Amino acid sequence: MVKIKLIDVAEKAGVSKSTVSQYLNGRFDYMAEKTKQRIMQAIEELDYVPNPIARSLKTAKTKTIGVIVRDVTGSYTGKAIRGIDDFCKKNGYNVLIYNTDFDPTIEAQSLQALRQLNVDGIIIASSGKNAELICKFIDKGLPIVQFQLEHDGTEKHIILSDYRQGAFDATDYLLTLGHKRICFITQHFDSVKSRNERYQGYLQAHHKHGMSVDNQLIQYWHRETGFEFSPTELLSQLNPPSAFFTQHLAITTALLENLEHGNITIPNDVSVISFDDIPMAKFFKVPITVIKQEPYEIGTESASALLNLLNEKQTSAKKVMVPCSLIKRASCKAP
Amino acid sequence: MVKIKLIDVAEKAGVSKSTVSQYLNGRFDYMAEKTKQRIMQAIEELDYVPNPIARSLKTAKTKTIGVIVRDVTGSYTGKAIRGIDDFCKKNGYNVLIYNTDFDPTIEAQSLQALRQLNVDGIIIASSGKNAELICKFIDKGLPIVQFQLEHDGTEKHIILSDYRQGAFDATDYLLTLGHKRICFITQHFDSVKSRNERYQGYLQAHHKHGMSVDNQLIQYWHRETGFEFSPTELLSQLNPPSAFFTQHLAITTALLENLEHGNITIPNDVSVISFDDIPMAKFFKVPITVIKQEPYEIGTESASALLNLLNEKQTSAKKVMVPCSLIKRASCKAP
DNA sequence: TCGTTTTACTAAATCGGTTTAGTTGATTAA
DNA sequence: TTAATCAACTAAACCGATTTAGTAAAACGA
Repeated sequence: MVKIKLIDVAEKAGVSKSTVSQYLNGRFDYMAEKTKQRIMQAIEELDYVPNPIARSLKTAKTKTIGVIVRDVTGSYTGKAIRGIDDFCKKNGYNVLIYNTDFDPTIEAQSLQALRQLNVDGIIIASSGKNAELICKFIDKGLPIVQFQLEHDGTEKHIILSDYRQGAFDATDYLLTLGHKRICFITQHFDSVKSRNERYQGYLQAHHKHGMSVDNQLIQYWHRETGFEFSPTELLSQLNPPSAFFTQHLAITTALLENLEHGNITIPNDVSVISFDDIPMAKFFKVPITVIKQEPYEIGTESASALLNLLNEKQTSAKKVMVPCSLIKRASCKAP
Repeated sequence: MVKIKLIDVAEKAGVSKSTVSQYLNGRFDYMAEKTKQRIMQAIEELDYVPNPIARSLKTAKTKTIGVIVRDVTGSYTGKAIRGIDDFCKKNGYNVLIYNTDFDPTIEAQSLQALRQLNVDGIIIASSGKNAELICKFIDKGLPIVQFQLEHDGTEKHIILSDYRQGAFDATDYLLTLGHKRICFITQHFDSVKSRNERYQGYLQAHHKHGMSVDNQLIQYWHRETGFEFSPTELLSQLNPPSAFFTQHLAITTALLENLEHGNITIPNDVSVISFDDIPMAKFFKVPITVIKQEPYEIGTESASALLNLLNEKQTSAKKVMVPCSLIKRASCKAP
C-alpha cells in the first residue's frame, strides 16, 4: 500500500505542491476555477487525505486537546468526557484523556505530558494543588479551561454546576418539609470553593427560613479515611439530625452503607438527600432524592469554551454555571 | 518561551544533531563515554524534551492507539477503557477514543478517521458490520485487536469474557436451585458469536442436569424497540418460567422496569439473574444476582495484546478468554 | 610499514506538509 | 507607451526530528 501524498496530487493535477496546499486550506484568493476543479478531481481520484502529522509539524497545531480528570470510570466524569468528546469531534478535534486518580502528582505529570505532546489546549477538573503550573502554562500560551471544581476563584475559564443553587434547593426542600436539623456531610473545604459554595447554599436556605445553623451539623468525610464521625451514632445522640445532605456520590454511598449496617431506615429514621444523581436509583430499596447535575452539558460547555479560546473568539475570563435540579424520590419525608 | 530543540542540545554539547539523536534513541554502540555525559548534561540543563510530532513524521509511528467503543459512558466500557488506558500509558502510548453509539456507519467512519490519524494500532468492540474494512486494515498492516464481542469467529486477536462458562454457571445455579423453566432473554444472535456462546452455556447446563430446553423460553430484546414479548404477561401464561436470565445490563434494566410495572416481586414471583454486574446493586430493593465480568482486565489484556503486535512479539492468532464469576445476591431462590 | 578495520562521529537527505518570497504574463493607470 | 498593478501560480525554505552514507582518526594485522 503506497500512501498518497500531496505531491502525487500536485503531479496528477499538473500544478505545484504549493497550489494544492492552498487549495486544501481554502485559500482560493487567486486560483483559477479550472485549477480548483483539477485539484479537486485529483484528490477525489487518488482518494487523498492529508497527513495530519506533517501538517502539525509545520503549523504547530495538533487539533488535539487534552482532558485531565480523576477517573473516567466515574458516572459524572464519564458523561462530562462524553460531552467534551462529542463537541470536539464535531469540530475536528481529538481528545486525549489522562486519569489522575485524585493524585496531584499525577495531575502535574499529566499536565506536563500533554504539553509535551503539543496539545492545542487542556480541559481539567483540577485538584487545586497545581495552580501555579496551570498558570504557568496559560501564561506560556496554552489555553486551559477548568470544570467541575473551583478553587481560589482565580480560574479564568471555568464551567461548573451552580453548586450554591443546588445546595440551596436541597436544603430549602428539607426545611420546607419541616426538618430543623440537617446534617451537611462534606469533604474538608480546603481551598475548594465549590465545596464552600454548597455550604453557602445550605446557609442561605436556613436564612430564608429564618434559621441559624448548628456547627455540630457540619460533618466531614475523607476520600481515604472515610467519615470523621459515625452517622449512625450521631442519630442516637442528643439533638440528632433528622436529615443527611451528602455532597457527592461517594459520600452518599458510604452513608447508605453505614446506615444499613446500623439498621437505620430511610426515610423513617432519617431523610437523605444527595448531590449527584445515582445510577439506577429507581430500583433502590429507597430511591434517593438528589440534586442532579448536568455533566454532559458541562462537558460540551467546557469544550466550547476551549475551542473559542483556541480560535480567539473569546479571551476575557468566562465562568459558566449550569443549573442543578432537584429530583424528588422516596428518601425524604417530613420528620 | 522558546522551545528547546534537538539542535540546541547539539550545540550546547558540542556535537552534531545526529549524535544527539543516537543518544536519544539509546544507540550507544560507538559513542564515547564523555560524549554521552555531555549530551546528558545538556539535555538536563536545557530541560529538553523531544518533539513527538517531528519524530512521528520521520518514523511513521505515533505512539498512539485508537479505541472504538459504543459508549464510554457505559459501566463495562468505562472500565475496559480504563484498563486499556492504564496499560498503554504505562508503555508510553496514548489513547484516542471514538464512540459509535451502536451505529455501524459511525464505526466505519471511526476506523477511517483513526487510520488517517496514523494510529499505530486499534482496539475495537466491533459491531461485526465492518468486518471487511477491519480485514482490509489488518492486511494493510494496521494491527487490530478486538474485545467484548466476537462475530464470525475469524477474528485473529480477541479478548473477551468466557461467555459460555458464565452463562453455564448462571444456568447451573438456577437449575440446582430447582428451576425447571428459565427464560433466556437475549438480543437476536445475528452473527454475534458471543451471544450464541451464552446460549450454548445455557444449553450445556441443561444437558448437565439431563434437561432439554423449551424454545419458547428463548426470548428477545431489541436495543431500539425493546422486548419482543411482555415479561409480565409471560408469567401469567401457561407453563410460565420461574426465572429470567438476562444477557446484559440494558436488558436487565428493562426487565426490572417491566416487572415493577406489573407488580411482580423478585424473587417470590420470579427469580432474576443478570449478565454484567450492576453498579450499587447492594442498595437495590432486591439486589440482583449476577454473572460479573472483568472489563478492566479485558482492557489491559487487549492493550497488552495490541502492544505485543506492535512490537512483533506476537503475530499468531490469539484469543484470550477471561473467566466470569457468579455473585449470589437476593434475586434468586428456589421456585 | 602500509592497508584494513574499527571507533566515533557528522553532513545531508528525508518525512509530508505549510508558508514566504518570488516569477510570469496580462491588465490597468498615467 | 510605459510603468505599475494584479492574477495565478511556483521554487525553495521550513517545521524538528531520524537515518543513511560517509569521513577522519585510531587501532590492528601481516
